[in-house]
Amino acid sequence: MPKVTLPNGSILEVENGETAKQAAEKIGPALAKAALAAKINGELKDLSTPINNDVKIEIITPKSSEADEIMRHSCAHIMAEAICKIFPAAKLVYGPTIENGFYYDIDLDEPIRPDDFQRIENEMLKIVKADTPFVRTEMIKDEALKKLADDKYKLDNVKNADSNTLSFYSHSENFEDLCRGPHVPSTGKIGSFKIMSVAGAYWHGDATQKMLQRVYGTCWQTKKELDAYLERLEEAKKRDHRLLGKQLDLFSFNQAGPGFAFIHAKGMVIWNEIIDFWRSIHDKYGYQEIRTPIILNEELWHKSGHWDNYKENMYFTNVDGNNYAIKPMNCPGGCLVYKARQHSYREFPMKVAELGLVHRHEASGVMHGLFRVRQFTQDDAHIFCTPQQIEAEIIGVIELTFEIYRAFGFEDFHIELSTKPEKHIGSDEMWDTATNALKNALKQKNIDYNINEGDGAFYGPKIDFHIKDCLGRSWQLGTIQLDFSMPLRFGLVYTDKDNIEKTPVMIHRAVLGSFERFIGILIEHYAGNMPLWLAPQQVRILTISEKTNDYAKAVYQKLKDANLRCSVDLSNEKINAKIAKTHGEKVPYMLIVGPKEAESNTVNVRMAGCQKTKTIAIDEFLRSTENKIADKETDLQI
RNA sequence: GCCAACGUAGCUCAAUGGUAGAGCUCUGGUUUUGUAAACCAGGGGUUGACGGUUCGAAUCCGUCCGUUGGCUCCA
Repeated sequence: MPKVTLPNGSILEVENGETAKQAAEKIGPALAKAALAAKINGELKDLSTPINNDVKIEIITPKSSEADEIMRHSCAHIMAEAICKIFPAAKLVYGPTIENGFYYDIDLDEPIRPDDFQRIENEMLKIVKADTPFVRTEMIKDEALKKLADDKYKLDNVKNADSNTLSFYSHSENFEDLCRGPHVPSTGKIGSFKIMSVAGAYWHGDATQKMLQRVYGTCWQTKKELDAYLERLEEAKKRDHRLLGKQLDLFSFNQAGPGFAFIHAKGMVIWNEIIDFWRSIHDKYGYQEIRTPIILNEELWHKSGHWDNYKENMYFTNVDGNNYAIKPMNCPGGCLVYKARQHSYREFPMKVAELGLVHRHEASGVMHGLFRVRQFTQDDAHIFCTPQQIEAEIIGVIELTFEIYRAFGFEDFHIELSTKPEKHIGSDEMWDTATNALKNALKQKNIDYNINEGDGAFYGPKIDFHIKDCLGRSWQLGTIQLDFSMPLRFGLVYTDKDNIEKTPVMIHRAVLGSFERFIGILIEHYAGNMPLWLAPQQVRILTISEKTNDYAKAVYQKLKDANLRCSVDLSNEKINAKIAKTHGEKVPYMLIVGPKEAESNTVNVRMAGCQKTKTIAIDEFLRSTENKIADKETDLQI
């Protein structure tokens, strides 16, 4: 009799061939009722899996961390059946689970529209109500190939499977799908679900292949969890920088220039504050700053390799009969500045920063607020150094990067290392050396990272810093790219100790990546409530009535003299209206002044996000804000 | 670039083939206000653009532009 070891270490004996479900029944009827699947020797299996040997078993219930994924996968099958029933011409391709849900790729010429979601959901409900069992059938690869001979997509899936035994799952007479499993025991075990959206998706993620229809859904154990998830999405949407940018008058877009942001006066305040901070940090780390032209002769871009590798993304123009390009990157200009005079090893490492405005012609469908634009300002820098200095310099950049991110309250980001792409310049040996240098630096700093094979820049491997937006989409901020090629192409040299001219190594790096994107991420990170040092308006003075206008003006002048960004609301409104309006503009401090305050030379301070007010002397308020701004404090409490 | 949806006043949204409307914002006035929106009046539109169907189009059809959600691509 097989011995079954349970998670608590106890041993259960079962008859040979008894299923995981039967084992669960022996443990307890409540457990058996809740059971969705079983983890047998660490592998997730169906409850119907027979037990023939001594095994370790853990019964998966809705409370288990693995439960959602199994249920969502089963839900994808149920949705697939519902879609096939409504659209008999639908051919199923691939239906995995994803974070918070699942999708199914479907080949169908007739478009599935949002209007169809309700009908699909209704069909799904019928399937769930029928509570029919998920039945697994196994066969060897050859058999499966024969069975699926006229199904191009499933055949492809079988060919890509690494196991020689394949399985099919059926949960009703008319539906069967190739699938590894496991699944919940029956369709009734599905919780609350909702079809979210439909979008095009290329087969195999390859733009040359047919575009399929990808239907996205979400599924949760209970209605309550589903509602909470939908509520979370709604809340996240309120943080969307595109919405807040409009509401707070920070920036806008116009049909006149798709992908080109118009930064408004209030947005510019944030922009300039970031630049001031950025400059001070770069000065501390020994950087110089330069500025190079936006339009440069096309010849330069042939030399740099951009013509061959980046032409599709570049804008071109013609000046006096000569061809010019709008720069998509700052490096060639930086190389020309380097070449403007001779250099010695004594200058190295030479760190040259540039807030460079670059233009990249992105595909129309990828534009996204400030996160993906066609014109942006990179906080670029190029470090020229000797091969021996590479690792230390990369470590230096990582330290600088973390110092800047922390100042903005970012702790949660992930790092990726990208290696040699198909389209590249430079020898394999160069690429190996460069990639190893990056790996060593990360190892020395004890930093976890993912590897993106073949995702590097055409001139060298790179480390990227990524962060997530309010809806969980990941965006790249900083990047460190090693480059042995560009200095060669531009004939950059330095004179070494031995009086021989040698080629320097060039490290490209950006910390914020793009000012536009970074400001967008800041808006979402703070939900529009900028910390005091970044807030476009730091203080607004609100009068109770006209009677205190003069006092309010005097307070305003005092704050202005202290370099606070402030305004005064003398409008003919009630104080409640003034507060509500100022609140909507997310101004950190409101100073309310009426006869009481005017008499005692004080202000009544109302802090954003706090109903309680505090009456203090003007000088005390100034001292407090001065400190908070200097320390980049996010807590407004005085 | 590809698939789908959407585009009405500065903003958020109504109007399903028959006179384009509301709230907020804005302007003028009344009120002189004590902690999240007082009252009255007024201004504001070639309904994204162009073409078509129709006696008549915001509404139906076509093309283009833009936006949104994805895919491919990328900071």
